[in-house]
Amino acid sequence: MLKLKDHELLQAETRSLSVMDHLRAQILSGALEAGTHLQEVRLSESYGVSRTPVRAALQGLSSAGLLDYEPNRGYVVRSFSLSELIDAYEIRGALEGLAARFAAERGFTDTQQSLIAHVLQRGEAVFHAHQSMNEQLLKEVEEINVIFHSTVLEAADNRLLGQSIDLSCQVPKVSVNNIFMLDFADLSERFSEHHAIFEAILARAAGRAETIMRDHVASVKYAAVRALRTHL
Amino acid sequence: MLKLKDHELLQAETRSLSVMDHLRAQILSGALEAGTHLQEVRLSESYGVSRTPVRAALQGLSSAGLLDYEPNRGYVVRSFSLSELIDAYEIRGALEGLAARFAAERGFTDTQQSLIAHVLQRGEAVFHAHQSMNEQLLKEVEEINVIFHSTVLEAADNRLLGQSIDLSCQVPKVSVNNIFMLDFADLSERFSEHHAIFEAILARAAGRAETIMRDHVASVKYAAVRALRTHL
DNA sequence: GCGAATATGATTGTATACATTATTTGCCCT
DNA sequence: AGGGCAAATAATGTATACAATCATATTCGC
Repeated sequence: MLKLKDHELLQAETRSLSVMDHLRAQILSGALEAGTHLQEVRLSESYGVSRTPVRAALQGLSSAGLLDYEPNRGYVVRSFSLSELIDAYEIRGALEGLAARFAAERGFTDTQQSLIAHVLQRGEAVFHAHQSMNEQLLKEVEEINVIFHSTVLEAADNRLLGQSIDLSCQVPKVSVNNIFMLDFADLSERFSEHHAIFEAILARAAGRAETIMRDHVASVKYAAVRALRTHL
Repeated sequence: MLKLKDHELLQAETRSLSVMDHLRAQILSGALEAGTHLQEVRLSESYGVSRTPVRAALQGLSSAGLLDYEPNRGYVVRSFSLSELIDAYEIRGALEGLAARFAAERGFTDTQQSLIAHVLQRGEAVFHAHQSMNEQLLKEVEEINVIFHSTVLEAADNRLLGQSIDLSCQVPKVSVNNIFMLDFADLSERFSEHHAIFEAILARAAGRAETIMRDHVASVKYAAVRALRTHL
């Protein structure tokens, strides 16, 4: 049985949000196993809050697709099959492809363009500094990766798209920052694709930007599947 | 000011779900204008329930993207610009395209195949019976349309995909059953595309199925944009 | 001994009272 | 008269008590 006592909540604007954030992290990290029945009183006791914010958190996570809900029966941590995980990458690829397309059609703002140019340059430096896999390199590249994708999404300028991508990123191991499973060669290759995407968007080549981005995510998918197949 | 008294709730499994269903319908139908601040006490009084189920409903609709939420400030009916609406079609197209791809890769079950074959045949009959736009024809085709798309989605067999498509369908006027804006020629043409999609899936031609489906939704988009441009 | 109906416990759904935060109003001061 | 502070008002956030539903165990009938 899982120990849930003495959780410390990073204080968000409300207790509901704090609990939600913590529970989400627990689920995505795998600390809460799939199939676990989350009981309101239990959680409220361990978090030291009443059932009300707990219920709110559970509802939110259920809407986000991380929990299954049945009326009068409560919430259960959802399980994701390997095929669902692979599909999630496919979906994220299609959506991020669309984001690249929109970005190309609409163009970057000056700040967005210089931000991406900056992180790509920073990436070059990092890859030259470290010639093999490395704790610090991974962390650096992870940050660069997040900034790149989120800036493209920002340039796409569409909330629904961001929301949809969020959904697919909340599938365990599909998130943008889950690149730990790539080896050095993969990482370097995936990074170089960012350059191609950036240039396609700058050239306002919408179709090309979409295709490259979609393939880019697909490449990460292949690496992830390889890693999961051997790791499990 | 909007009159909200004496709502009748179709009873769902819980009051929360009833309120959510009703509010969703009100928003999608446009009865609740964008920008409207939804106050909990007000709603609870008009629905004759306490604030608790109202809050639950508001949270759910917020997660679904229909309401904007800010802590300690409440919920506001979200507004959709024309460009967001157009993008939503694009997103739905990409996702439904993916659904067609998955369906082609995985194949129909016998019941799914015969169900679609049946509704397509039924559609043929309907189009032969009515040679022009018509109340009954519209209703019939609408039902056929919903069955077709939901069955393809079912064959795609992926919850995340369904969830994502749901998201884009909850943008006002983007839903699968919003085909009222098409004229007879459009309707007939769009319907014939269903045949092509069906055959591509049966032939297990994943790429072709995806392309046709995406174009199919794009065609609806063009018609919708035309209608909205002239209608507004 | 087996099955169905029922009683009991546990869990979720709802109502309501209270706490906290935001907004508004009006007063005071400059 | 205008700006800013402060009290009052109204909204949301939270806690808790109660009601309804579900799961389990027990008993009664056959």
